[in-house]
Amino acid sequence: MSMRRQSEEPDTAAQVLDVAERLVQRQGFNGFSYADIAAELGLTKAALHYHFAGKADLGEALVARYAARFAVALDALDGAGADAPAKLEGYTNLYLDVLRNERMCLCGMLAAEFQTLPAPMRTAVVEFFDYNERWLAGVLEGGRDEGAMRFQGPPAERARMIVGALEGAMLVARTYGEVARFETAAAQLVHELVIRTADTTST
Amino acid sequence: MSMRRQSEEPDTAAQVLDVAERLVQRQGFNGFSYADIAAELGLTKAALHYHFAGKADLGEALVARYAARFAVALDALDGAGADAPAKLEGYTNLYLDVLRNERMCLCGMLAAEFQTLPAPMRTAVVEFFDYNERWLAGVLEGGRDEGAMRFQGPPAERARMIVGALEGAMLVARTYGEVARFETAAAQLVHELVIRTADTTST
DNA sequence: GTCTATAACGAGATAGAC
DNA sequence: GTCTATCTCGTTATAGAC
Repeated sequence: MSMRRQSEEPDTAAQVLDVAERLVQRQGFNGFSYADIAAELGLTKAALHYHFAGKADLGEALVARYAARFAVALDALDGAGADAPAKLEGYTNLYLDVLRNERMCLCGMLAAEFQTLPAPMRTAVVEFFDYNERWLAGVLEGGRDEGAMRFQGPPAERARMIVGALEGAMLVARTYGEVARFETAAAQLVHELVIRTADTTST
Repeated sequence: MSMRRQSEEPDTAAQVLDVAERLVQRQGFNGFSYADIAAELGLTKAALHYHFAGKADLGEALVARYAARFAVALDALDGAGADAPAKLEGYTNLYLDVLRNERMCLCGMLAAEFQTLPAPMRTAVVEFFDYNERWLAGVLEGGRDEGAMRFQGPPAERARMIVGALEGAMLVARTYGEVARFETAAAQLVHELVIRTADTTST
């Protein structure tokens, strides 16, 4: 059921989200306009308002889709049957992929603009961080139990520190246009708590 | 020479910078307008343009003053004759003071909006990070030499990671309105490399 | 130094035709 | 779904009086 069209599906709403997402991640929610999206897609502003009544609605949809995609990626890491250190590295690679596209984490960007965001967007941003921290805390706890990781304090606090550190590393690395800045920072955060055995990891 | 007025000095330019600084740190450079500042100071927008011809000029002055103030604070930490761990703690306290005022680091905020900033502001923001990283790298190197700190890799890389981590911790903590989130993150970053002896530090 | 007045533009948004 | 046309408001900025 419903496997229409082999190709060329317009799906304007999704295209709008794609363009808007990139604009927010690069310039911020207050740094782009409906006119920017319309121009890029060859539409009018009015057409955008058909799909997303207001900028606030667009923003909500943006965070929801981003969070959902992140959740899928984290599930994939869980499902791969990898050990805790591999999951942690996979997690940092999610951030790395974003940065390689010359973007900031969507929710990291929105965190900066937090005070100017409509309430529903604020809620969604906080939930994104909550979700990430919970997932990562689980990984850290598992890693500690497996004897593959060592760190002081509760897993939840360590998870919070790491999430914040990765967001900040992206933020600063982007101003230099140097992905390597993020990579060395992430490597330090990982190596700080992963117990190195024979060390089969790639450099 | 020039010690006029015991009190009540208008010094409008400085007042404008004060208000603008707070607005940028809370709402971003793209999140406030001349009208906001004018309203708060009981002036007109035109009066602001007399002191700062355009928003770009205001932005440059903002970063310059902020960086200068930070430089003074770091000099003070150096001059106090404290050891490396104390300097590091003093450094994290600079960030903590900002966060307690419900603000983001000015340059961390501008880093998020980097792509939309005029070139002179971009340059100044990068220089702020350069300066911070150099100073902190010096502290870390000194701490290692003193035998008070232990960490892997070059001090410069460690310094970069810490600066980014503190910026990110502020960014996220602010969305929760929980200063404690920053404090526990900063404590982890410090404890990770400070060699604890008798441990005279306060909790 | 600060004001009034206004220009010039871009933003988010809506009505109604196609 | 997308368009044209329009509205209203906010934004940066300037000219010129006081």
